[in-house]
Amino acid sequence: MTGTRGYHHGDLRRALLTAAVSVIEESGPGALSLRDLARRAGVSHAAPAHHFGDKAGLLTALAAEGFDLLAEALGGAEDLLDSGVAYVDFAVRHRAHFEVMFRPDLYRADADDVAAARRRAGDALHAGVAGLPQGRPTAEDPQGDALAAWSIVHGFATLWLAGALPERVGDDPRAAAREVIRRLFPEE
Amino acid sequence: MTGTRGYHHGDLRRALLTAAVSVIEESGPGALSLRDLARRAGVSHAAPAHHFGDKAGLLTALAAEGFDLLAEALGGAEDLLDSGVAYVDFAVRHRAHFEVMFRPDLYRADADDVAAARRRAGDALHAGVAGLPQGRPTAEDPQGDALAAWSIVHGFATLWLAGALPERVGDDPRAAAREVIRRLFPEE
DNA sequence: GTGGCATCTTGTCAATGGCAAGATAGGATC
DNA sequence: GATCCTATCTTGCCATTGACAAGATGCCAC
Repeated sequence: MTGTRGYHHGDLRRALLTAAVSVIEESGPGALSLRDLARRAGVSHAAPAHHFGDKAGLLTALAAEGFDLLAEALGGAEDLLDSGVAYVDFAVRHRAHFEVMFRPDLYRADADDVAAARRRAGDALHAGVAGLPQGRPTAEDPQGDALAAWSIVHGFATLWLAGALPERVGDDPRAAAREVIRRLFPEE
Repeated sequence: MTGTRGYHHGDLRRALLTAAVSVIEESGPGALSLRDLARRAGVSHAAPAHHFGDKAGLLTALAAEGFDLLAEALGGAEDLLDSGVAYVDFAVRHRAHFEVMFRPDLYRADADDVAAARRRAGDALHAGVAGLPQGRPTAEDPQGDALAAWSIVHGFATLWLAGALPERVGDDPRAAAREVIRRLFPEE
């Protein structure tokens, strides 16, 4: 499929992004090297520059893709609990994307495609909070609810990925996340 | 003070750590260069290696110092709300330390001094949760409460530092954090 | 004052990011 | 079918960096 034969690669852009995900998942974004990605794809060391300009360009593309994947993952959620679990699940399953997305010093966060994708993900996140029951004590401030919900799932996901959580939390991020989110919205 | 005169620097180790904090606060850990730190301190490019071995060694020292500072900051808190606000306040005021602490791919997280400091910070964090009233619905699982509290303050702090929060949240991290934490433990 | 150790320097090497200039492929146009 | 044209990829190069080795210098104990 990838058509590695011949002078042209076939789909070098995708191959580089995929290789980048592998490297970041194994060793973090700091270990990323354009030349290493080029070697993995079997092309010359300067080939990546054509598709992404520079390293920040590649990570910008990765971040945009990540926000789109996140919006998609959140879109399938039924209620707020589902939505929160989906957020954590996304972070664990797309660890490389997630790590880059929230590290704006690594890429050009003001790029158009990233901003648009980020907005889509933000909308999907707020949609979950809109489904909360109205009798709640903080119902007059749904944006505060959204911020609290985002904070708790983002914090849990980040701590999970950093390996900072104690072993007793277990090895099932979805189940553990559910328990944590329940404490924020117990009436649901 | 720093006694820059003469062959010996005076306190090169401290000077390098301080310079590292400046660089990370401005441009993130990825922009850190041992040679740049050496230039800022007015020493040769190989001087840092004597004190820290390599780049990961310097960041290991920074992480250990960070966990100690965090333990100290949490120690002064009166109740759980105070403790949470102190966590966020620490992250904002010691942004560089915080960013390194939870990025284990940057340093040697299994180093003895880091592990000890991390334990001190964890104890200080759990001490806050122990002060919760007993009649709560989740009182039978204080460790779950601690995990939820840690998640929400860590998430808020991380999102704040990443610049991911909307402008409407304001520019006072302590006040905004208080509102978020209140939603997790409303009865307090 | 002498030996010993911590501290710092100079010199070097491989790897990296980024730029410039050139080569090749695959169409589009005539 | 010949020619142009553009996207794609290559080779070559340079400054910077991290890491290592070997040597120089200052300070302190004895």
